[in-house]
Amino acid sequence: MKRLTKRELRVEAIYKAALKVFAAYGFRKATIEDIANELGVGKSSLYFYVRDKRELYEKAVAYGLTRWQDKVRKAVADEPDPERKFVVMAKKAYEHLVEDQDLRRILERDPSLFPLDESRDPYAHINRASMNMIREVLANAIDAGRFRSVDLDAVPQLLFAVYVMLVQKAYMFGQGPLAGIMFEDGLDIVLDGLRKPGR
Amino acid sequence: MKRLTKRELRVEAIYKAALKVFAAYGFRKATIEDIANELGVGKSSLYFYVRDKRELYEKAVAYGLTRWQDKVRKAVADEPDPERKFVVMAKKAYEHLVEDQDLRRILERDPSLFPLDESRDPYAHINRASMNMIREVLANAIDAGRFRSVDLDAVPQLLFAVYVMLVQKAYMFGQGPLAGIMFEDGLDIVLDGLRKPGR
DNA sequence: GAACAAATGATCATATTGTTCTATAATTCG
DNA sequence: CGAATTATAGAACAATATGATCATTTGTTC
Repeated sequence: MKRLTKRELRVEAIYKAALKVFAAYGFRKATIEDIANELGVGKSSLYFYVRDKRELYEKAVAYGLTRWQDKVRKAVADEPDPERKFVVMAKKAYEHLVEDQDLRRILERDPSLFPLDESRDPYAHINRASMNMIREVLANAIDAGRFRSVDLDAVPQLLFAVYVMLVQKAYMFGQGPLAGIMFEDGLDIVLDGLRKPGR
Repeated sequence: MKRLTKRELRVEAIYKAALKVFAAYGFRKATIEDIANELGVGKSSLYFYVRDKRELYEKAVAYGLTRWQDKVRKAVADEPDPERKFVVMAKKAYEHLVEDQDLRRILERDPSLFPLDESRDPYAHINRASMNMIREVLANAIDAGRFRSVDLDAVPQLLFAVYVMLVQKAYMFGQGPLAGIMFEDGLDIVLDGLRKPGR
């Protein structure tokens, strides 16, 4: 396992508290004091870690997104089969969001997290890394002759865009029991589209 | 059916919007402007209907509680059998809260809605009416020889208090599938306790 | 078209909130 | 230990948000 310094642990706790409060109230209604109270600390103390409210939000969200991404990346790395890598990637990404309700609610609330144009958003490198992961998984399965050859620039972007849209429109995470089924169905469709014919 | 004047319809719409916003944000974080926006109206317009924010809250909550109570009362009136009246009362009260998530969230948030002491709270007469309804249903079933004779002052208060506690502690409405089962079980226990032995 | 009902936008006082600053407390490290 | 650094607290302040008022306009009723 990885060793975290005291400082890193504290910063994590702060980001988690911030995510919880921002998820519950949204950026506007959430106050620095809410987050400070969540941590049992004076509000001025937070400015030791962060320049202002906006930066606290962005760093906390970046932390949440990175955790999500890391979890998926590790699961993908543990799976040897190229086609199953793709399935694992999709499933882990879904599973994590089901569990992490704070991150989920923030993604639902904040459409600017995945801007269509990449111009100067704070999460650009995280999103680019997600796209790269998708691209690598696809390339791997294509090399192995499992997926047909697709445009490795356009398709990862498309897949990512569809995924994000599902999250934001809350189709995926409605309270009904259809949520899981819809996800499985969608994954099947995408898999069929990618699979190399005649296998 | 009942005919409502334009004015009454407008007032209803305002209370519903208010309940929605207060339920989502709580009294403190909810603003008059939020509610006005929900209605697509300037915030000053609301002061035509209401003296201040607190009064808007109290009237909206009173409206929600009254609707809840009326629904239960009608269902009870439609059921002829004395013992089943009691069952219907409990079930309808439960059902309505499952459906009306705004009212439910407000009850969860605001413990002062059912003060243990009756001294000067705005909902005293509504709560008293609830207690009276319980008392009448009990008296009816006792007269018919279905329930054993119980203290008609203490028991309605107790039942009401238990019910309110369940709501506020959210035992009843947790997200798990146990919610409904727990309610049925609790109702059975109470029914057993009330039923006249030897029937 | 007079009389009333309803909504608006500007305005203002107050409360809330984000942020800064200085003083303490706690911890690290030589 | 004691100095240096890290972390927090609390007071203070400026900017903003918010609740509330009011004069005016728009819409409706009869």
